[in-house]
Amino acid sequence: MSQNSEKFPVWYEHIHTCAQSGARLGRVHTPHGTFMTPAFMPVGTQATVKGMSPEEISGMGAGIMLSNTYHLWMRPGSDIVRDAGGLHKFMNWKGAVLTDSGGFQVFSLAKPKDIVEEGVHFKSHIDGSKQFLTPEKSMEIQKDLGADIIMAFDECTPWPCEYDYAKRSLERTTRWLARCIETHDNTENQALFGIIQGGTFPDLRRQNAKEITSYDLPGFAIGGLSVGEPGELMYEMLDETVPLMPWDKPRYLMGVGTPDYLIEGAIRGIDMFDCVIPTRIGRNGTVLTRKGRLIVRDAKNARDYTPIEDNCDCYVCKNYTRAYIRHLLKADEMFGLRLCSWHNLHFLLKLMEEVREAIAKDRLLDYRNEFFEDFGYKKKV
RNA sequence: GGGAGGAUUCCCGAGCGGCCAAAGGGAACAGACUGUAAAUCUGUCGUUGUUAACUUCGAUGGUUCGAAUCCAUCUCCUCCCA
Repeated sequence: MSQNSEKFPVWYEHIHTCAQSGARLGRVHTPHGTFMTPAFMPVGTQATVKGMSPEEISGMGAGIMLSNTYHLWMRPGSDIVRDAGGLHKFMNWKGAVLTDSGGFQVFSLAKPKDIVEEGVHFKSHIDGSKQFLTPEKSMEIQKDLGADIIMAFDECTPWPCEYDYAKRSLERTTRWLARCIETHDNTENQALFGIIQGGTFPDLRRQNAKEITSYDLPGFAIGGLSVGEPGELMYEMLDETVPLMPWDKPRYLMGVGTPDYLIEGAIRGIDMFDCVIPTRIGRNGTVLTRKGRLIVRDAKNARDYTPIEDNCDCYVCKNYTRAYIRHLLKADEMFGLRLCSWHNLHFLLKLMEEVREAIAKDRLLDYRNEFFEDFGYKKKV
């Protein structure tokens, strides 16, 4: 049993290291249950994974989901969630919850001059009102929301980005982390994760990884990747960063991703991932398959009476055809959006299950090769 | 029987002498989507040899340098009065 089990409300239990790849098979314990890692976390920005019920999500095997500080702060207000008894009760989700700090959203709403040492000035996307988010405020809101894992308030450095900007940004993010730690007082129930930035610069990544992980926190995340840079560059950054992260704590790669990134991330020692891809592209009529993405909405599926995937055991593939789903999408029926989201979520959760199985059998590299070659995945996944 | 209005590219619909292959919707087709301002956004949407040419705005004929736009006749539709 890890010594972190007594120190933090969320802790990592290591089970096995893949002899072939070095990937980790583990278990993360939280006040709201345990989930196996590497894990994919569905995103439920506004206290709901768009279109899906909590039962459906957990039924697919998800043990943890994301929600968002910024969105719930703006609407309905973090006090309402707090008074409801926290996010878990509010949305009737039995598993673990992780809230993002709001930094990712706020930076997209702010102008460069509105980003100051104290925090970020920005305008609400809902009513245009002027708002100000600081590390302290983010911690207060996340305390109200009551997630098991809360994230430090950081700047997700964009790509491409000048070295100097990435450096200044990361230094500020590091100072903000100290303020988050200072403010965070619900340490018995909520685990604060620090976030490593550094753009696509190896030395900055290494430097920041050391700085951030010097704080005794229950977990760490890698942010600012998968923001448009080439995949190879992201892998390179992971190779620079992950080895510097503590072995006995969960490692979370934020905002990732697509099937190929999930597998490559796991190979490089990542335990947790999240991404809006399955639900977003699902709502927009695209599904993930073993042979790449399929735009179900396209005319070629009009008379295709086969499931999205022949060998898929998800609810959607067992019961509905491409032709039917395409019809629903073309007719703007909400069930079509649900079915696509459903299949995509199942696809990624199942993928992670297979990744974990491959780690247990010391064959994750083989699995990766099979996935890419045998199943026809090329570059675009 | 008399009077009025109208027929526009797949559909609806703007245009009322040149800047019109013809606004804007819709449909259709294709693409994008990576810590969700996303059931969103982008592109194509008469034909071809596509920085251009050709055919098109109910039909035919006419006026004009030039017509979807003006005139005449015809066909069909809608409405009002008998």
